[in-house]
Amino acid sequence: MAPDRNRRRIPDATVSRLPVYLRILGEQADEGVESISSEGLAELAGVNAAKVRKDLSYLGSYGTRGVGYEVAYLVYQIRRELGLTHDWPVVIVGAGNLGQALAGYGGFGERGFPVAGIVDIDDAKVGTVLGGTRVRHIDELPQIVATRRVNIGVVATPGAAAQDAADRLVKAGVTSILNFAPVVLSVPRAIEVRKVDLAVELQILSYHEQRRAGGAIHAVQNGNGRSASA
Amino acid sequence: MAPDRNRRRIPDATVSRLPVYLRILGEQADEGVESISSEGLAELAGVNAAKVRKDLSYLGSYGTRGVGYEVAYLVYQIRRELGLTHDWPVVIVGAGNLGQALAGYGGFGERGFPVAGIVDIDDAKVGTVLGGTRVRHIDELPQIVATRRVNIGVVATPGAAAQDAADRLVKAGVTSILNFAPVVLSVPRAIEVRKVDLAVELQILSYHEQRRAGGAIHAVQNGNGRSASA
DNA sequence: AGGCACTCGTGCACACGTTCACAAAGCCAG
DNA sequence: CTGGCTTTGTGAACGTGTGCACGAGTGCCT
Ligand SMILES: NC(=O)c1ccc[n+]([C@@H]2O[C@H](COP(=O)([O-])OP(=O)(O)OC[C@H]3O[C@@H](n4cnc5c(N)ncnc54)[C@H](O)[C@@H]3O)[C@@H](O)[C@H]2O)c1
Ligand SMILES: NC(=O)c1ccc[n+]([C@@H]2O[C@H](COP(=O)([O-])OP(=O)(O)OC[C@H]3O[C@@H](n4cnc5c(N)ncnc54)[C@H](O)[C@@H]3O)[C@@H](O)[C@H]2O)c1
Repeated sequence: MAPDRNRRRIPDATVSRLPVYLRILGEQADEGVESISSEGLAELAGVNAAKVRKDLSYLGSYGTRGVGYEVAYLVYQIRRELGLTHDWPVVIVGAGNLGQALAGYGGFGERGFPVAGIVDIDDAKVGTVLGGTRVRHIDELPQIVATRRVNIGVVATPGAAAQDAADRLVKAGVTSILNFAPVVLSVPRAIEVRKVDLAVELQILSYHEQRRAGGAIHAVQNGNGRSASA
Repeated sequence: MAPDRNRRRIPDATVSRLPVYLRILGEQADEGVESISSEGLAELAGVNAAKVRKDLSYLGSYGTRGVGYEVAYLVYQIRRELGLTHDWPVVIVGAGNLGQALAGYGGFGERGFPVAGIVDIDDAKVGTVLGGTRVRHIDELPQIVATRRVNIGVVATPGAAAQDAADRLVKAGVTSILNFAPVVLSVPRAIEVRKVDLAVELQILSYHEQRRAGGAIHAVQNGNGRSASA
């Protein structure tokens, strides 16, 4: 669209924080806040103010010195940068415990990721309705992806079936995958995969608990020194 | 226990990969594999072999040059380092869509994180049984945490209630929190918080999709050049 | 109009993480 | 016992991310 801008590459760390800023800015906008400083935003996001400024500077110079950032405009710019100016329909593979929770979760569509379809390999699941969407057979996946122009797939099958699910998604034309199965997926280089692994998160917490117990017990629970943490 | 060793601090990046190695090693052990090289493990984990060696070197020198690592022994060492030598009961706050999926998910207890209890503020939910556990009222949280010696809490309430849930968990004595609500929790410094945010993950994928579309269309789907990605 | 208070944008130094490259160490064959 | 092959463990170079510090704009008040 614009003549020249656009070949900036935004650091991964920044990309992962932009959605957080975006949500906070949206909340602020709802509360009628029109302008916010990097310090204010940093406080709400639980990060350093300099980091906020540097992150936002990758989008361009959209702040006003001495004043701060105009909330509505910043929301617009972040949304544009994240590609949230239009919806991204997603397809969910696996209609078990997790697939049902995801399908029944409204916040999905609200945030621009409507569920274009849910598929399962189990005929017993096919035909049931979850969150307003009927479960279809996995053989219909290519058709769903094609007709609904789906780019993002969600893998919510058991680990043993996750690679198969990913293969089918890729073959159907999906280019980004969100994987909930505790498995390292093997996909073509061009496909973007992100993994959400419950067990890993819990084990990281376990590590810190164990370490806490092992160290000297100067665990003086400082009950009010609060710190925001992402 | 041992006299001196133990005041090594393991880098965060390494801690977050150890659970992945652990799962893979477990699978290998089940298949009867007794020994594995850093290269083999790296392949399965989708990372660089040097990284595997450096990660494992933080645990000590448990490999044998010219041979590799003994799978069973390595499993033992990683489990010990992660504090997985005993169970860590968890308590889930919020018995909605997500809380139900978590409770109904067996892989939780299997991996050493049995569900010690689920609580909700809604009387309509209290008393129902999920995955073998009866939902109890949130006022019983302190008692559950105390009697079951729970250190880890899971927040699965709507965003608006997440801070309240976290406050109650902290007050009850929990020291680690896994937060599924799209909210930055404010907790005492001593409390470890990890966040799993669906919307953030999807928006990161969206960013890459958008970028893909914006760039020159040399998206020559190289259909076989496969790469494992965590 | 001038000065002042405020906040952005960014150069720089430092910390952390990744990858390469190679010596040291172990195994095995002859 | 020696030589050759394999694979670890780690120093060093490089890349990425973080946070400070401060110059440079901007708005407001007098
Ligand atoms: N439920 C949770 O809270 C939870 C938490 C963390 C991780 N996970 C992970 O999420 C995944 C799903 O968990 P779940 O509890 O929903 O499991 P589930 O067994 O309840 O559901 C899995 C569904 O996938 C379907 N399926 C199996 N093979 C398939 C295939 N090849 N193609 C399409 N569909 C297929 C099954 O028919 C079933 O309906 C698992 O990998 C699990 O480890 C789940
Ligand atoms: N369902 C999903 O797939 C999904 C996906 C991503 C994120 N999330 C997030 O997970 C959280 C839960 O989602 P959900 O779909 O289960 O919501 P839900 O509305 O189905 O369930 C929330 C539950 O929390 C209970 N609750 C409310 N306030 C409480 C309080 N103060 N103390 C204790 N319990 C309280 C409610 O009674 C309800 O049972 C939300 O923050 C949501 O954004 C859910």
